[in-house]
Amino acid sequence: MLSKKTQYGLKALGYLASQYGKGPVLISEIALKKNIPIKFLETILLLLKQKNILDSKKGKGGGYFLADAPKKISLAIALRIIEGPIAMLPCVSLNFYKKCEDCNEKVCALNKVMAITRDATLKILEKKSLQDLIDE
Amino acid sequence: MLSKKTQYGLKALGYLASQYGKGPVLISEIALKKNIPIKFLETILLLLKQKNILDSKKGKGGGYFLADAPKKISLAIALRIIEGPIAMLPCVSLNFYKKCEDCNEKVCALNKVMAITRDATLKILEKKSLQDLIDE
DNA sequence: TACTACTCTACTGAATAAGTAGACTATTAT
DNA sequence: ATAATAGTCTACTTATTCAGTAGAGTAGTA
Repeated sequence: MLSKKTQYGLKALGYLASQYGKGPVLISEIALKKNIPIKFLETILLLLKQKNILDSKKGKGGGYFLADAPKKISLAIALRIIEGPIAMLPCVSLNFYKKCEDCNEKVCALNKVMAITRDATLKILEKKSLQDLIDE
Repeated sequence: MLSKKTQYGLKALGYLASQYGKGPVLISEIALKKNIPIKFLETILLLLKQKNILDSKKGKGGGYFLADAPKKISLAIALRIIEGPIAMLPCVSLNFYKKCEDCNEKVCALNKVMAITRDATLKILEKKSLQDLIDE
């Protein structure tokens, strides 16, 4: 299950996608519209900025905005930043790979099944973008 | 990511699948072959028994064994018992559904994307069985 | 009846999740 | 210049889950 942090992050990105091109959006506006605790949201947006998904402007008339067009940012990218690995096991993660102790991946059946699952998930999350997070 | 508990559980089920039809298997044997802390493994096997995936025999010559043929037990079933929900969000879980607060699912774009992801994952996990957890 | 092996309750330490508080810094409008 | 605004950053806190352990109890078998 995704953490609350990730849910909030994706909701916020969806809102920013819907406002793309309209200039900076206040944290407080995002928090209000998406029912997210504002201080918690701050830390999430800051993280996304540090990872170059978002950009911001300080001072009056400031706020956060997408660093690129919604279509250009995949959900896989966003998820990896906020939540971490997409795969179900470290030994099948592409971006957060970690070898299993005492387990030969060449022979491990669990590894094979989880790699297949990862591929199916990734196929979707890499195709879908922030554009797809805009509520109808 | 799956918890260690789930990893251990699936490994153990894979081993029991490989020994299916050969009578009860000692917890200590599973623990040894799969490098699982024995006391931790006990609790996992007990859970699986309570959920009717496993059966056991006490006393000398006792141990754990699959309650049904490996082919008959899907990974989706096993995962739901040990790990919990397969979906990424409660509001798209089929077996652990929980409504989002302040969020209309009819309109929520995140909900739609996650439902698609869930379907892709489930398509695999429901087709794969404990048979597929037997190491080559 | 002794031995074996599963059953169950209770506990522990460490890590992560979820969120809060408050000081600080940069920008803009007046 | 200087308020007022709005993001930045550090440092907590509290609760829950994770991962694992200890030990007594119960049931079945030779």
